[in-house]
Amino acid sequence: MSSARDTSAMTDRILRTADRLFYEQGIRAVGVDLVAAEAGVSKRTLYNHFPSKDALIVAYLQRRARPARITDEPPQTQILRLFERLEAGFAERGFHGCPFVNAVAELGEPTHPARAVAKDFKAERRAWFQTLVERMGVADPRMLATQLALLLDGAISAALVGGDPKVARAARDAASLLLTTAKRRAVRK
Amino acid sequence: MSSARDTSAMTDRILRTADRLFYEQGIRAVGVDLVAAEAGVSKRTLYNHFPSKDALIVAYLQRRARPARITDEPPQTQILRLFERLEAGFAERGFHGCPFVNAVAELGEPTHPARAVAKDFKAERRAWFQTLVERMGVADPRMLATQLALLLDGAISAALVGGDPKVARAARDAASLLLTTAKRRAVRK
DNA sequence: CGTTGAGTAAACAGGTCTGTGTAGCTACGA
DNA sequence: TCGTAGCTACACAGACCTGTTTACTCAACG
Repeated sequence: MSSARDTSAMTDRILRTADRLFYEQGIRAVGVDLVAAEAGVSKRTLYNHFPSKDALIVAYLQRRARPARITDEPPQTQILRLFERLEAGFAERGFHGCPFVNAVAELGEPTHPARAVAKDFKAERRAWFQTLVERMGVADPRMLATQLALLLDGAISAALVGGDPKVARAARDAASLLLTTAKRRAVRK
Repeated sequence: MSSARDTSAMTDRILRTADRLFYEQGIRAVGVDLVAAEAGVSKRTLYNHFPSKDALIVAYLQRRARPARITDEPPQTQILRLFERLEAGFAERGFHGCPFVNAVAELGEPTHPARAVAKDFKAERRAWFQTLVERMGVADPRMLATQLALLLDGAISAALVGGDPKVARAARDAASLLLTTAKRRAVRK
């Protein structure tokens, strides 16, 4: 059972609060005091669970970096479904762009450990695309995976700045075109 | 002649300094004191030229928002050249992503005037794409322009986080494919 | 039943931030 | 030549930041 004193539950509560505040208001805009107060936790407790704000930032990004799953469905289905789900996400109240891009933008120092977390996540997602398009037998899966990742990141940026969730459809259609073209070439080869 | 007392020259010096610091280190990471010191100007003078840091931020973004030009060259040439020039820009030492996306990410408040500047710039660049693809007589110029803008924004984000300027080539190739496909359909119609 | 681990509240240290106030210097125009 | 606009230097107010310290409370466990 997880009692009120459960350490991991406390950590999770702090982390979920930090996630919401960091993501919606920006990492630098949110102080440690606010995170502790919103989590209903004393500042001392927060510092007992995370040695510094930087460590909290890294944990926040790591928590966001859950890898996507690969199923037995057709690759095109899985990829296009990702794009189709974007629009609803963009329309959510708390949507504020890509947390990894935002973190890199906010943290000027190139040595900040958060940058590595962001880079790894983007690489992992690109690998997810690549694994799927490899199953399609396309000519250049690395290139196609990169291009699909570009469309995804571009849609997120455009939705953040432009505020119109419908850009997701343009991204989906472009992805569909890229996939169809690559597939046709693969079949004909 | 522009003397040392020339007001507009002073404004420009402050603004160029703010541009470099805000862009490379982040808006929130750079204080007004630093901008004044690096510009070789007293803080009092800075505040005589810009009423607040927010005003300086807005001026910084407005200065970045120079509209792209349209020439008589073939639309495809102009568009692809934009993508081809990306790689060199990504490889520059000071490259730090899209200043407009970064600003929106850093400034949590949705009412900040910088957001409007960013939104206008993105809309203007999308319009640049649209004007060009309309000349090609494609079926859906609005959609195609949005998709090209997505590829551009995606490439910038990917280059920022991933640190590899070569993503520009993937973006260029995807743009080329979108353009070619749309053109073929336009010709056949 | 007492020790202990983990929490709370609140003050504090030392730094940085935006923005203002004060006092004096300097170059230019009438 | 004198006034003044615009600059400099510097101190300051007041807020906020990260991180620590102090003193206290409370529940679990041997």
